[in-house]
This record gives sequence, C-alpha cells and structure tokens, in this order.
Amino acid sequence: MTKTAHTRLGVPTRTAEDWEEAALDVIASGGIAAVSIPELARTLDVTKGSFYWHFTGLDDLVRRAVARWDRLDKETLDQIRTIEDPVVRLRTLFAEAMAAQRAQSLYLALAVSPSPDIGAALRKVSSRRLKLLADTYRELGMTELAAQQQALLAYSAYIGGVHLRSNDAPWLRETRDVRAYVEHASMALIEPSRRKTKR
Amino acid sequence: MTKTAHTRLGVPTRTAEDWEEAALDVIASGGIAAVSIPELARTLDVTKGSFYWHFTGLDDLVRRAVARWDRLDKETLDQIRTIEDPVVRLRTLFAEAMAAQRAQSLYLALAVSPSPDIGAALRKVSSRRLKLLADTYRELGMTELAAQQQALLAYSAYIGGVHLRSNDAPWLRETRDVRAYVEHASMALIEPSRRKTKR
DNA sequence: TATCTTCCATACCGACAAGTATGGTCTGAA
DNA sequence: TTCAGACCATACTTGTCGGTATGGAAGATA
Repeated sequence: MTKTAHTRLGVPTRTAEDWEEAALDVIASGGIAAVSIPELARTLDVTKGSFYWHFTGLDDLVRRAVARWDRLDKETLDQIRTIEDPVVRLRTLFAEAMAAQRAQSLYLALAVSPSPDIGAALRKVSSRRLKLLADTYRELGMTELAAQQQALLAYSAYIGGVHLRSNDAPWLRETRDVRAYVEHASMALIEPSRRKTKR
Repeated sequence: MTKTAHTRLGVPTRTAEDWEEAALDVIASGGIAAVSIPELARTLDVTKGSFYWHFTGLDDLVRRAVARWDRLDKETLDQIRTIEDPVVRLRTLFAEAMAAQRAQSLYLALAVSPSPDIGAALRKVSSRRLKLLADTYRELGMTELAAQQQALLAYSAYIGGVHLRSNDAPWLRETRDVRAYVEHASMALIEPSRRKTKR
C-alpha cells in the first residue's frame, strides 16, 4: 500500500509531502512568515538542495502546502457529512472541530495572511464549512435565510472557541472545560433551531 | 491641551507614540513579522536614527505598541461599561466591536503570535472583555456559572464574526449583513438569557 | 558492470534587515 | 549669543534568507 518511496542509505528520501507537512507545522505554530527554507531543511535533516529539487521556490511550497490543508479539511468534512441525524452531526462537528489542534492553528495563522491566494483558499474552506452547517440547519426545519444566519453564528462560535483555546488561556484549557463549552454552545445553537424560527 | 511637541523646521518631530501607532497599523495589516524598522521609517519619513533614539530595539517597540493597544482597548471598554441597561450594553458591545476595524485585525494578528509576552497581553485583554460580558449577563439574572459560559460563547461569536469579516469574504461584507448578523446574534445570545436559565 | 536517474550537498551571490557608532542640525532656555 | 540636549542622517558591520549553479553519491535498470 505504501508507495515504496525511494531510499538512500536505508532511510527513505524526502518527499514533497514531507516538506509540505513540515511547512504546515511551522505555519500552525509560527505563522506563514516563519516559514524559511533553511529552518525546514534543518528539521528535515537535509539542505536546501533537497528543497529546490522538489519545489520551484518558496511560493510554490506555500501554495502546495495550503492546497494540502484544503484537501485534508475536505476529507474531514466529507466524513462528518455522512452522519444521518442532523443534531448528532452538529454536535460531532463542534466536538471534532475543537479537537483538531493543528487544523485550528493553521486556520488562524492563514486567516491573518495578506496574500490573495491564501485568502481565496481560506474562503473556499470557510464556504465549505458554512455550507455543511447551513444544510444541516435546513434539515432541522429552518428557512433558507435563518439557516444561513444560524450557520454564520455557529461558525463564528467555533472560530471564537478555537481562538480562546489557543494562547493556552485559562478558559478552555481542560478538556472538561471544552466539553462544557461545546455543551453550552450546542444548547444555544442547536436547541433554539427546533422552535419555530419565524422571526 | 496638546503637549506642544518639539518641532523641527516647522514640522513636529516624531514621538514614540508615532512609531507605536505606525507599528500597530503594520501589525494589523501584515502581522507582527511584517514590522520592520526600515519600512516604518519610510512611512514616517525618517531614518533608523530616529527609531533608535526612541527605542532600544525592535522588541522594545513591539512591547510598547502592544501595551498601547492594551490601553486603548481598556478605554473603549470603560466607556461601554457606563451604559446602564444591560441589554443595551450588550448590543452596543457587539455593534461597537464589529465596527472597530483596526482593533479587530490587531487582535487577530496578535493572537497567532508565539511570543509569551504577547500571549500574556492578549489574555489580559480577553479576560477584561470576558469579565464585562459575564458581569452583564449576571445582571440579567443568570447564575455565576451560566453567565461565565454565556460570556465565553458570546465572546467566541464576536471573535468569529471578526474573522468572517476579515479576508473580505462575501459573508459579512455589506454593513447591512453585519447588522443582520448582530441582530441574529443578539437574538440568540441575549434573548435566551431572559428565560430562567436553570438547566 | 556501465549508465541513467533521483536526490541531495556545497559553494556562492545579491538583497535586506537589525543594530552600532558617530556626527550633524535644529530648538529652547539661560 | 551661547550652549546643552533633543532629534535625526549617514555609514558601516553582521547575520540570514532566497535563489542559482554545479557536482557527486546512492539506487534503479539493462
């Protein structure tokens, strides 16, 4: 199954995916500006010679790393979309989202990038997530507009929760705090949707 | 009232506040990593010689710029705290928060910084905001725990809304969209608190 | 074994930012 | 008018990064 990567003195040689993964780690922890070829080379235990064989330049790496993040996010969402019960799906969505640590930091780091390409990628990911949310709320009986508004609010609550979790703030540090938060958010963001949401 | 700043050939000389303001602008638009002394010097139309007279180094500038942001944020909150009606106070808080563009970008940019000092400053600001929210919800009759949970959720919704507004995404671009969002959020985050929130 | 390809090391260049040293110029006060 | 201090320009050093050029060692292939 593993595509028998090339080896060199026993150890496998670095793939483009290796570089992309390392780049995503750096972006998640230090932002896009922290991505430097020498540093990545050090963590991968190679030199720049390897980098420029796999990529044409720094922009190329960032582009492909972000594209990889996009794919990974899509896979996760496709998984959750298979859940039948809309309420369970929403709760799973919140819980799952609050658990994926690197994906969170990645989103936050990419969100503050002034690059138009990254902005486009971010909008793509966000719109996909919002669509899943809105669809689910519509399944719960909400009107098109109400579902969209509710999706925006729920997504905002998610993003905000992610923010509060970062910076090891004292608010959502313990897992039981996170669970309580998800519980509360679900109460506020799911339960009301069962009422007649007509103004 | 204006403290008669020194002048030079007619025009006033640069103050440390000028540098801090310029730094905050850069941080808001490009992140902390984008802060460079030559670039700031260019926008202020001076050279590095000026910078190193006002500051000991780059860390000094960032530290004092963040401290300035902290003070500005505190002033805004103290203003809102004077509003009597808790509901009006909350609505004002949301609306005001969604309107202050640079303060938003600043928060997002600082939030992804790995620096422990900045992390501490961010926690200070966040805890101040959360305290105001929790106090207000408690005024609305919620229990201590419920008020705290609700404050976390409301703050998350705010942060998330800020996020959605950045990256000129198509979701909260128009002011009427923002108003509708604030309206919807207020409905979801303020109205329920008037019910008996006893589990 | 001979050769081709894959992957990487090394050396080098230009650009640019942080920081230092130093001297100059303008202003306000004595 | 003189002078001390506030404010800044200039020149320079050091370090690091992006990018290029080039050669070489290890696997694959015949």
